Amino acid sequence: MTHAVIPDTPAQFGEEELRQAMELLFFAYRDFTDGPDKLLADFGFGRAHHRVLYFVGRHEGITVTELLAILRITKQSLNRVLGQLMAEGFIDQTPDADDRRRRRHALTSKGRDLERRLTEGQMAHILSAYREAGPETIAGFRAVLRALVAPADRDRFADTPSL
Amino acid sequence: MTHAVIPDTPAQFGEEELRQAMELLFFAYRDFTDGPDKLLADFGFGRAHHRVLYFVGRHEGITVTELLAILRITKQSLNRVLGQLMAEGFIDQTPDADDRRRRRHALTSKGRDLERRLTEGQMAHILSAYREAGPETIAGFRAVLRALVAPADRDRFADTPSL
DNA sequence: GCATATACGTCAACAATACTGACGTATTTT
DNA sequence: AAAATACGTCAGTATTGTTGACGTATATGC
Repeated sequence: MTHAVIPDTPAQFGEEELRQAMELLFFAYRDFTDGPDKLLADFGFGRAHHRVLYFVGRHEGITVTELLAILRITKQSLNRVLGQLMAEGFIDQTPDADDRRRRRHALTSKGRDLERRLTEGQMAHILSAYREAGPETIAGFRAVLRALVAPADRDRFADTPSL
Repeated sequence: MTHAVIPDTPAQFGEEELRQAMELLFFAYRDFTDGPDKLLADFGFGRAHHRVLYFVGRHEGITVTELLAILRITKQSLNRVLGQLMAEGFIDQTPDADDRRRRRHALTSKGRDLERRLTEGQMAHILSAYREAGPETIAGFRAVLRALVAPADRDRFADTPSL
């Protein structure tokens, strides 16, 4: 007796299904990102600033090299926005104690305020989708998205053991 | 006997879970989109061209207004890329039979070729994630992403009835 | 038939975000 | 002492997006 529940659809993802998945990513991302824009505009910032603010807040003490690995942009691009955020007092920088070439970054309280205001709307958006889709869908959501992420960054997310 | 399997976590999505969901979207989208860039560069095109090519291919006969609603960009932005794609013979345009103000767009065979080459890599990426995550995760993936999409565009995707 | 609305195109100026390439400095490692 | 690493910066460019203002063709409502 094979106990498994016909798990396979034996290579059976057709083009239509794959295109729908691509479009879901496109539309979901489009609608996920268009929230904070108005608030950002008040500060003369854009999405790039939000990303930096977010990841500095998320990983206190993060270095430039680590930010570059996450954002996958050039040092010059990062430096423009990071420089502005520091110049305007949203982020500060201190040399690492052990290796003074490295600079550790953290949000100031002003930075934390802005980060929170920006992120709140997006969290509400996710929460509403979670509620609407139902709790039993979340493991699948996480599992597929995690598998879409390059291996180097997967460890950021717990492996969903099963369903 | 309550037959349900403790479905609820009664409003119990903490900030950590929501932040992970946001980051999953960020990383997954980052890695989903960075495929076709080299090929596009060979033609002097960018991602905007890919999106137009994609949706014209997907919805043969699509009008400018419909494209604008999907892409959520300005007419001027769209026209730049759409104009290039038409000028270089990837898309063609014919007036609608009933309402000659509308222009219906379709891929030429040259356009179909390029669209396919661009999309193939992305479909392979999704397929590999589907395989890795397992077939039982797909309904959840679709349900949450669909709930993230603005109501106006949800009808593009079949409602996943349950799990 | 005439006024109005719709669909599309276009000119011009500008801003955000990314890129390449070349250098320079401070610090750590070998 | 030499080489590698971490970070910053100057200069030039491309893509993709924006606002605002007009113009034309076609369709619709009265």
